[in-house]
Amino acid sequence: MKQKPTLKVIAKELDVSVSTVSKALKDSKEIGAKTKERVKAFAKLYNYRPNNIALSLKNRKTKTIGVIIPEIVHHFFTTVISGIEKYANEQGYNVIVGLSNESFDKEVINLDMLANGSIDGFIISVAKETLAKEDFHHITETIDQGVPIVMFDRVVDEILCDKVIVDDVATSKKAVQQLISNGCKKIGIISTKDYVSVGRLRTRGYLEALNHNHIPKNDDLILKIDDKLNSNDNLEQLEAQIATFFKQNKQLDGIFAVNELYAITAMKVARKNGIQIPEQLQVIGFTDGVLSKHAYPPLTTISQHGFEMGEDCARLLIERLEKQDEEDETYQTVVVKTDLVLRETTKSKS
Amino acid sequence: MKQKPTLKVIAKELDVSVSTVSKALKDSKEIGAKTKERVKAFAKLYNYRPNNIALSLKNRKTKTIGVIIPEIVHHFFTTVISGIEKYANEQGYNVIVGLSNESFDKEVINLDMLANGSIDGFIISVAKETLAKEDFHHITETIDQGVPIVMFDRVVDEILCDKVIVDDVATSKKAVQQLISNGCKKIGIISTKDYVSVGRLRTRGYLEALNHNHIPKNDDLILKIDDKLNSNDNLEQLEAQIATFFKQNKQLDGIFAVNELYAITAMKVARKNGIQIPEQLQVIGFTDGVLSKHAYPPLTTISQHGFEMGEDCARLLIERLEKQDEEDETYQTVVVKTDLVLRETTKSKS
DNA sequence: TATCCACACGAAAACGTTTTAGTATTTGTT
DNA sequence: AACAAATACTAAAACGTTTTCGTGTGGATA
Repeated sequence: MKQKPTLKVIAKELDVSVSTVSKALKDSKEIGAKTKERVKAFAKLYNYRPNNIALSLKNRKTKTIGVIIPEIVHHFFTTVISGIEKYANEQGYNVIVGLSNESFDKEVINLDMLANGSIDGFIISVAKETLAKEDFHHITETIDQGVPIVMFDRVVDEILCDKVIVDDVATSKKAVQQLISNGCKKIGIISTKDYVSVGRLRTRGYLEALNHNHIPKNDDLILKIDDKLNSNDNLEQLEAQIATFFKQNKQLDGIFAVNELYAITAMKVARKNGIQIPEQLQVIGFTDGVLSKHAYPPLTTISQHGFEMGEDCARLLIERLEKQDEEDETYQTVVVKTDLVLRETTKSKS
Repeated sequence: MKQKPTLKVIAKELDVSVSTVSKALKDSKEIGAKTKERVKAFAKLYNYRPNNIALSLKNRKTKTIGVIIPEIVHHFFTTVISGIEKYANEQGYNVIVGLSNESFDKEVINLDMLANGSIDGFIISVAKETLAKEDFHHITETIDQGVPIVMFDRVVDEILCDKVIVDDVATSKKAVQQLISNGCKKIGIISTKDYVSVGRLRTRGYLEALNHNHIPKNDDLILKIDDKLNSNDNLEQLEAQIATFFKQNKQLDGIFAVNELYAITAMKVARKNGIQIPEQLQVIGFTDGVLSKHAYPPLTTISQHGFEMGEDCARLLIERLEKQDEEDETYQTVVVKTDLVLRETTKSKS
């Protein structure tokens, strides 16, 4: 293991000054041709790479962005990360990820660990526990300190920053409308507790669709799953809740689930009850992931285009970073479009 | 947006020297009690956080580790990342991720972007294209420059470094033995091309199991999928290859697939052909992910314990980093245990 | 009163860069 | 030949820390 060469050692070795080396390497016209050649040759030989940390310190920017998400073993979030990575890398940025595991404390710690010069800005999807507590001081403080934040998916309205979301209400309305158009008379929704913004909004969309079709609201048909945990840590509990939901609501012929896992689990319960999909029960899930695609039968879903969301997040953040001097306090909210991906858990319109 | 306070501004504000402030904040006994109090109060008031970049430069270590994987939209890899994150965070390290997208060039670029002082060490799973090219100069050069690397899952034997793997051969043998014990007579394997180490090794385990049971090798029963791409970019092609494989091998009653996706796709093809699982065909997949768990019927798989693999990777790397002065050139290969998770695509032994 | 030591603090170097502001030396101009 | 200007380079500061080595003050001791 040889020591990594620095400007200083190159300078000493070639008996010139550090500044000469620096300038030679960037082809400054201040430096003579033969010196340039000597320096470049030497640098190439010893595979000199400018130390990024020193550059970060000097420039007061690190060219890395911090992404904080509730969990990473989750198709939607990884898709978003892919989009972030792609755009960020194209712009010469690195991505550092922190996981909150849906925990408020870990979210705070993660923010703390990075908001000390390590990163230039954050992209964040808020933990469920944080949403439930409604304590956002760590986020606002970070913004106040001059570190820009972009929120996606799970956003909080009160905080002023750039946001990337889907139109949850309209999209959900569209999905439920599809069920209605397909002949469903008794449609249930499997949602989250209301503190999760997306769950709340998707429930609203469900209700709007019913209302628009003059179907009376029935609270029994609204199941709000209580899980503050990771998606996979309480599967049996989830299944049990859905099973009792089915038991209490015979004759269900349509299910709208606010995420893929709920939809898949609903299908599992239905199968155990001998209910035919889509003949007796049609199902639509929000979020189009691997589970939906490979489910049996393949699940009709709403695609959120996570990759594009990620790209948008990164674009918003980097644009703000690069013109940080201008200090405009106008924030954007990008609404990315959704698509209804018709597969085999819904009847094809005839 | 107020400016982040530095030692210098605190010093000026309190009319003491920078070193005094620094020492006061770390409770040095060199500093008088009332000065300490003044400094600490001021620091707390303005929420002073030491600049991490400056520390990194001074200490010549960044306390962050780079993880480079082929893709992130993939259950196994994200599970490993979770394990890495957990251990790393506990040790005060951050994790920065780079995606190679199975591309050699992107792998090189990613290594380059980070091996310039940005990170202290790498954890890497090699891209398929790199494995196919057998060009590992970027990896060896990085190691030569004194940046330690830990490889996992897709490792390359020729490179000396710490590694975390599963015993692919023995595990695969065990899985195939299970199929044989369950009464399978004609067992096919769906594997990858041989340049992917894990595919090669798992195929070897398959053959060893057959051999051990005096079942003659039949090359027709060995399907080596040719995909250099991401797992989800060529699904139809994958399905087509498996379909012809089924067509060419009637009477198959057992399938061992070297990953989850191949197994799931095989089940899909079987279903289209009206083959009952597990009655007519038993299936075991390598890698226990969400797909397997939520498949219908739930898939019998081999669990690789990705989370523990991640923890082991991080532990190996950080241990090496923390005693980097000692420079021991003895590398470890940790073999993490696997489990056969019996679900419903295999007959329960009676 | 002279010496010593503890105490409380400051100066400066170092980490590896970039950049501004010089400074010699050579070249060109009249 | 004298001076201006171009050329080729160097010195030093700066980014924000930590840490080593001083240093000046005061009180205690002899």
